[in-house]
Amino acid sequence: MFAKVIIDQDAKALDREFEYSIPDGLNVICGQRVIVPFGTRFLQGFVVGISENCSFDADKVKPISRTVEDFPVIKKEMLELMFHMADKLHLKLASILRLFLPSEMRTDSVHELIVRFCTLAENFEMPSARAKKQLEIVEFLKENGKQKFSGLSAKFGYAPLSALVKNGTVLVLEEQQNRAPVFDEIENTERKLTPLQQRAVDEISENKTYLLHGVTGSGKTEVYMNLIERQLKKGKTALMLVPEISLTPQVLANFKARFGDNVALIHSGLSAGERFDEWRRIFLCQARVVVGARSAIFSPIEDLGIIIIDEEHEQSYVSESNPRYDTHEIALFRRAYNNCTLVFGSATPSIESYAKAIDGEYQLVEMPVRVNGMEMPKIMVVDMLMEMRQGNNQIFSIPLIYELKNIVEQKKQAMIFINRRGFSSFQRCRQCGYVAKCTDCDVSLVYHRYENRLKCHYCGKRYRALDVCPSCGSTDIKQGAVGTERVVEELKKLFPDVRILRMDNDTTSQKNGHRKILNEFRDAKPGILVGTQMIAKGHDFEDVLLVGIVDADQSLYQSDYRSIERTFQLITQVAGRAGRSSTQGKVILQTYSPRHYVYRFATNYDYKGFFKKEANLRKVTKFPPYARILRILFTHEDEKTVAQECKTCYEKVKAVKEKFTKDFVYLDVMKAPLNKIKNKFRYQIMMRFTLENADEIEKEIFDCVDPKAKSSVFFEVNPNNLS
DNA sequence: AGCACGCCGACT
DNA sequence: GTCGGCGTGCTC
Repeated sequence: MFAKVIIDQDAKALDREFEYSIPDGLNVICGQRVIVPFGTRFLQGFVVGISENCSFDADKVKPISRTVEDFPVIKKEMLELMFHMADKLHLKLASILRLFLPSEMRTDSVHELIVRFCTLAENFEMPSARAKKQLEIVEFLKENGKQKFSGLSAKFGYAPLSALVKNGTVLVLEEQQNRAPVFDEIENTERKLTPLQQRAVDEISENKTYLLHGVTGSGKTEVYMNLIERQLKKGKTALMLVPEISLTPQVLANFKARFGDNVALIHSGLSAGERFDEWRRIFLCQARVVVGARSAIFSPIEDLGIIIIDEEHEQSYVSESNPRYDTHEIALFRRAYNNCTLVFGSATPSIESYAKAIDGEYQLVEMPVRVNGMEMPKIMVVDMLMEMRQGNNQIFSIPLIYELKNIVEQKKQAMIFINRRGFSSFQRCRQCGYVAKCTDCDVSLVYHRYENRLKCHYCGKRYRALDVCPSCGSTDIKQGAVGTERVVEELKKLFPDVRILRMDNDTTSQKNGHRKILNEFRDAKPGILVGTQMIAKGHDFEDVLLVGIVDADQSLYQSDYRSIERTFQLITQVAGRAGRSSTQGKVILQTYSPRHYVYRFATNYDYKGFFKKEANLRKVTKFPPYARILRILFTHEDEKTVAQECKTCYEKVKAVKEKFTKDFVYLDVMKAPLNKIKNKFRYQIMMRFTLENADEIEKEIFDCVDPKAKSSVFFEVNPNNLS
């Protein structure tokens, strides 16, 4: 018998199956991890197929050395998912498999499960005095004894070492390292539903895909819990995903309280060991409910009865680095495989999902009113151009300051939303226009006043702040658009006695940073919480009666096609923080384009109206979901190499365009908007085509990339972010 | 990704 | 003869 094996190495050249013979007496099944001889080394691999015969040269086939565990770590469903993802997303097989396992199961040490050691032979001859390196090696071995082969060859060079091995001075011995994880032996907070919630639960009754559109505060979580319970009663399991930032301790505690030991939680706060333990509980079917962030979609859970994706529109469901994938797609695959129910839930569904619901591809379930019957907070739009004309050049408008004063007097709370961390977006010299940029990335640096540093938000590199322009020597340096730090500073000037807290990536990076800030805010009355997106999620504070959106346009001016949709979602989300109790809250929204339709719909909480307008616009201009955008990104340290390889690919893509000329809306090659990140140059091919032949076109485009290209190549379908 | 192998130039 | 550097090609 023979096995098809995928070598666990993330290299383009190894991204295929290798065939091995299965030695007699060794029981090997699909999905098992094995150790195989590969070239001169022994590597870990995954068995993805077993067959009677072998398509490779019979005398060149090597036998599998051994298995790592005696059961398959990759279950059948996940194997199929791997092939599906490789085919659809053009990802490397090994990198997909790595998504399915906790990192403990593939630490660095796994590479060398069989390690070669070197020792001196008993009666060896000293190398000639000329062979300096060889002498060094012998000396080193004399003094330090047994050494790893790889270590020695790295230290002294491969050539002299292999010379010594050849003439018998140095002996090589192989030792097996065993680090297979040890597996254990296999072995309520209910609330009454409102009629509206009950109706939603009743409607979601089949093995189909649903879009649950429920306004903020409509009690979707309770619906989810009921749906999960129903599946558990049927003996099935459940998988529920929430965005990473809403995986707060309270949310987790709720699930624990309701489902007890049945729940496995997977989130970034877990230590490596904890994560592994949770994974194992799921694998062994000891946990029947999985709650987690994006990556939990790959949990090895069996008998799935329902998959729930809450806040379906969240960007964080799309992985934007390394193996790029969209959780929606994976969920759809698993739904089909398990023939189970899938629920996408949101107060502001993505245009894509809502369009599918309208088309009948998803079943639409609506929850149009809040549980407590409260109205949504009033949103007041403030025209910042007007403010300027009236002589107010401050960050805050007169109405916002007025409302803040009210809050302070009443000893209540406010949240100020500004989606940019740091102090200001950049520093620019007024004399010559110089803007500080990162040396490794093609982006301008952000000024952080607290540290008095310039920081690159892409690679994290720090620089000294500018007081003198390095280009012309002028000291006239201008601050760019405001960030959280700046807002806090201005607020402190206005309200010196009020507790003002800041919550963003910089203040929450330490352990429990989130909780500390939120706890502190809870007791701060009056108090103001300034923050980025983070403050928009999930935490309900009764006394927050005012939300200020400092610069609503910010997300609007990003050049990708989803920016308007994102702005709508953000406003609705942030507004939902105000007036969670009996008093109706207020929202002040500052903008330079008050007439933009997004604000008209958002202030009326008119999702359907917004959808119609936005969907129509995309239909007319041929953008997703009514067309497909495909971007091929090339990256490499050497700019000439990337540019060349990208160009070559582009020529081939042009040929495809000729073939499908009526489908293509757009095609071009260019430097990526961020030409350099972490010292790697970036070039891209962008194209847009209609849906009719989209899958076929995509297949042909995949073949345009030379598999031998040195650059790393990434395919992105309908990318969120075009940097 | 590693690693073997081969070729070249430098130094002895 | 010895060593280091680097490019190329292969791994079932």
